[in-house]
Amino acid sequence: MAEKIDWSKYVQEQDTALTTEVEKIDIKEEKKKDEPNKESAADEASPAEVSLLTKIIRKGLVSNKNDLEIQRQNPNSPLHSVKTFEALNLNPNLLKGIYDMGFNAPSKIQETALPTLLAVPSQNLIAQSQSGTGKTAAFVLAMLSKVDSTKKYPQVLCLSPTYELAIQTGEVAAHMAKFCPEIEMKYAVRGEEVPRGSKLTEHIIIGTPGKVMDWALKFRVFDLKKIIVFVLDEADVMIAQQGHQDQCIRIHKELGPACQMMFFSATYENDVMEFAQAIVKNPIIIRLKREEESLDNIQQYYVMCPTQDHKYKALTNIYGTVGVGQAIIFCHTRKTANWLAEKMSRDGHAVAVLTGDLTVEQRINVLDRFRGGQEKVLITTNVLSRGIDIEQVTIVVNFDLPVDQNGRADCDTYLHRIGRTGRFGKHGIAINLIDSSTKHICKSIEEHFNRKINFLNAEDCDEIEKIAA
DNA sequence: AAAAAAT
Repeated sequence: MAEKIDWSKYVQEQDTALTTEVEKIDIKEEKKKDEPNKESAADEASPAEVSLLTKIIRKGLVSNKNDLEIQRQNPNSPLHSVKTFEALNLNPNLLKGIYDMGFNAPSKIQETALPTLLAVPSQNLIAQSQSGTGKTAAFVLAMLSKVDSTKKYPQVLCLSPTYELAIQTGEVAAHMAKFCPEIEMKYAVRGEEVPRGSKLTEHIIIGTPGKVMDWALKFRVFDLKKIIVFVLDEADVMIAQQGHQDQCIRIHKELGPACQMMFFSATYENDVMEFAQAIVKNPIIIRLKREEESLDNIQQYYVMCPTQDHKYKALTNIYGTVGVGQAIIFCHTRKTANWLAEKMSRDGHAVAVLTGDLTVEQRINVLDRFRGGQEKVLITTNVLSRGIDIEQVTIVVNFDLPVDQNGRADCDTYLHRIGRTGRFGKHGIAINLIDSSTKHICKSIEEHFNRKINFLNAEDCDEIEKIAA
């Protein structure tokens, strides 16, 4: 993720890659072959043009007045905020769904983002807001409002980086649409199948990149050109992370020129934001300043653990203090996660483990059990670092600190991980287990966010309990 | 290193 993106080069590479792919697939549909490609090629600004445009915007239109930093590229576009959901003129059944979810008034990001998301004519948005501040509900509301349920084909596409997050977003959408039974949804994730040659009739597709690409570009069970709203959740990781980037950009490039883009994340590295601006036309941008990125309601600690045994001991002490809450423990590898889970289970601690080497059935099972409180502790990898919303999680433990391929601190992943607690203003605790070789990583995370990470003695259970209380 | 697509 920390890799520099040479996106100008990337955009060109994608062009040729896409062309060959389309030709291969469309071999029998000769007549259509040339048109769409010509269109998109002519439509696309050259990298130099985009770069220039981006620079102008960044120089000229940054406002520092509010704690949300908003860049306005199109002077005619609406940029006001709403204090109530009523002010949005929603379908009454949708409004009913929102209140049924327990929302009373829009959160800060919802106040600012919703007028833009619902604007007519449609307006692109790149938004940043801290974890647990209501981004999902914001774009789900927009997704549901923009659908024309009389048209029986997919019009809204939402991409998530993981299976779990796609399902969670779908569940939020299902709840919000509780009184709008005419709106239909389809998951495009592992384990879902569509008969070959058939066409999807659902209005909304929520999925992960691989399956969406399969369905849209290989089997053609729906038409990306007919998508009017494209949501990219965890957008920074989707456009910048090796493995997701390729698939997402490919899908993105097949969308029609009028498709509304909604990009959301809690983090955007500078060059990732630049890339996002290069692929989203005339966006309204909501961006946080560095000092606002981290949440003050999450207290951060580190524990010195000279050996793996010390780490384990510290963890069992923490385990004893979880109380009514729940804890998520992050490991760097699946192997460590599985090893740790097995060791804790053998020692009589009830723990759940979730990694990418489980089947999708197992994954949903484990998460459902944890959501239901069947286990107090969940051991996992970065698969659950982003987006997962479980209110009862009071403690996040980094058994291993998040690092990038070069072994340097992965500050964005750190922020996302600790953001699994402290949802919607609640208190949360993050505990980092470190040794002399990883202390500098902890230090650079501390400096990056300018937020104190305090020393904690893991033997002092009273201390931990006091914090947890 | 992990994730996402089946194979």
